[in-house]
Amino acid sequence: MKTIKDIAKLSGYSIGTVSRVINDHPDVSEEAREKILHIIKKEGYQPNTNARHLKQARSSAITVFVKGSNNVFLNSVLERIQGYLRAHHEEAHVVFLTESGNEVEDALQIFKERRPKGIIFLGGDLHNFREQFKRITVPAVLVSGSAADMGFANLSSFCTDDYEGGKAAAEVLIRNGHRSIAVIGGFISEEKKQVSSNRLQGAMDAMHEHDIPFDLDTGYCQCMFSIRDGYEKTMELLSKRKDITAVFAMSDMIAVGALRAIRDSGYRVPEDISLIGYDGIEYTRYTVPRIATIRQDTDLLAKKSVEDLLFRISYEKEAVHGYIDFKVIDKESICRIG
Amino acid sequence: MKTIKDIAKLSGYSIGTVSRVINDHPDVSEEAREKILHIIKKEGYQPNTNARHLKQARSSAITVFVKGSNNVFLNSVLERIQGYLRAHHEEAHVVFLTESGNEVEDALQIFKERRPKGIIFLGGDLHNFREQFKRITVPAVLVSGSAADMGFANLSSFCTDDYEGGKAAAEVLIRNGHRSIAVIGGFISEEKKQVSSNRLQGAMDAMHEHDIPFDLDTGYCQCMFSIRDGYEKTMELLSKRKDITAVFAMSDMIAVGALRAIRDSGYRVPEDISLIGYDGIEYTRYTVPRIATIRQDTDLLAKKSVEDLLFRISYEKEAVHGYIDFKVIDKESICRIG
DNA sequence: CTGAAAGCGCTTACAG
DNA sequence: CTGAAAGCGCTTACAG
Repeated sequence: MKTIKDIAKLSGYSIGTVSRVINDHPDVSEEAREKILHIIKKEGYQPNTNARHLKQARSSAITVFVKGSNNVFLNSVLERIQGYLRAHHEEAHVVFLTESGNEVEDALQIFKERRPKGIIFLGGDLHNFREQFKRITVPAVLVSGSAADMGFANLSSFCTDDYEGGKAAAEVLIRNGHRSIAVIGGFISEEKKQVSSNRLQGAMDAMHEHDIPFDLDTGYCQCMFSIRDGYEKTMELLSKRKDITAVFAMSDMIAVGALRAIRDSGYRVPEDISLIGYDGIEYTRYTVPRIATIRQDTDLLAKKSVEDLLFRISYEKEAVHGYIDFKVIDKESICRIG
Repeated sequence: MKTIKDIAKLSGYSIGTVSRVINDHPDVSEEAREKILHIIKKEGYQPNTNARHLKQARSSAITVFVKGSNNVFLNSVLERIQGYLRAHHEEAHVVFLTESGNEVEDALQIFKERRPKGIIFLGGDLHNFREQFKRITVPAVLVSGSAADMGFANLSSFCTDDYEGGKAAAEVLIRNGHRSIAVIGGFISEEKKQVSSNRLQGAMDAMHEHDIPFDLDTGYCQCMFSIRDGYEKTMELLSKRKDITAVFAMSDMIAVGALRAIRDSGYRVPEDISLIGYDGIEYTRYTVPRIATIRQDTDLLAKKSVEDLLFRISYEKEAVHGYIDFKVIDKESICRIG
């Protein structure tokens, strides 16, 4: 492998000048720049990243933590984030965690070890952030979940307004005459403002406003954000509650499992039971029937997150918290009753 | 941030000894080891990875290239690879490429820049390997695709026997009386032995053995490995060929799109048209109807790949090429006719 | 078993 | 505009 020394020798300049050319410093003569650039290209020289980062005492990479490697929604945000980072010539380092892993603890480890210049969290448990995030000192962004209440100066967040999203989902069902609605979603902890808590609260408020009875114990089903668990929890639910006419699943993955479970329980979608999901992943457009959903704008989530992060890496600036609009996609999986 | 110097000072030993403790070298007294370990823990010291790698002139990371970030099959292999690497305390660096990107070119770039000690390719075009792989000098593994014929001493490969898999898929359809079969899959290039070419050849040979006519021009449909393209190409196909009674899709993603397309073309699955996919992704177990498929053993693919790679990183050894058994999953999407 | 020292490949004040 | 030199935080022969 060629090193900066070889390039210096070949070009007749010192390694200092070569370094300046590599890093686009202004104080280099046009002549030197051209000559050195030419040799770099000819020799296929690539600066050693480890050495660069060692000197700079930090890596130039941005680490992205993805909570749940099977989460299709987060994966599609990830794909776009990678695209935007690449467009800005930034290097991305992706780490996948299980849905139950502690992303902040892992981030801390990586932070100390690899010194990324910025961190993006795709999904995250606010509780973990409250406990440990303070030890992370580089700019970071939480996607899908609001960190507004935590007040970390270096943690921005972008997400859909989950309360309104949950409310909108329930309203679609209510508008179609449903009064016996079950909700399937994530873990509801004491920690308020979690994604699932917000969506549930929105749905409950919508039902309340329309005088629709809803009992948490029998009407809410806790579930992992996976197809399989969506299937199993829906099977259980339907075996107990024979009166259900509509299901709101807090993720499309859950909804896909629920769709099959409803059928395996002997019901038709939507004739017997209507179904609405959340996220707007591609699958929902190809199931039979297509699944109604609350579509999150993955592209905008990705774009805003990357832009904010890079901006804050370059300029000291306060973290911001933004809501990205969602869209109600009313599909074949919903049937008017009553 | 604490450095090795701080730990040396605090412990009363030299940085050399501290380094030996960190790297588990044998020549350290038990006393020194304990004392140093204790201080490292107490101070929360983390060695600087950049500095370590700089000295070692290579990174300790293993880079994984995933061709097609939306490819659910490759993602599930990736998930398991990450698990195995983690179990071996190896750091993984994941890079996603578009389906049409050149993974070897990107690998070359990363190889020169970050010096991974090993590379895993999830998916890959043999043509790219033939052209450029020779410049990569660390152990590597190609998953899903056989590199046996290329004879690179540092490139192992593990995959399903795609020829036999394709043949098995066609035979399921043939056994059920189908004689008018369409095949939908990837790009068929002059480069033989590609994944799609192999599956197609297997299917064609099966048909040939049973005297079933098959015309490449009208019977084979070229398609990206995505739901959307599976949908669109199947719509086109069915608008032209009214006689089709069975479809073999070379990936479950394609099959999922095809399932919806068949229905949107006015046919039922499986009463009018039978369908079989390839890969065995989770989703095929939850569609309506469930989709028959050739299930690849993602766990074993991941396990063998990681073990072989780590073995060859530690001991100079020739690359190996292995086939992993597949399993025919005969599901509701197939109907007996004739 | 331990320490002192060289050196990995870069960047960046500091001089000129 | 350019060069010589210090130093980033480690690892690893080399001596002892």
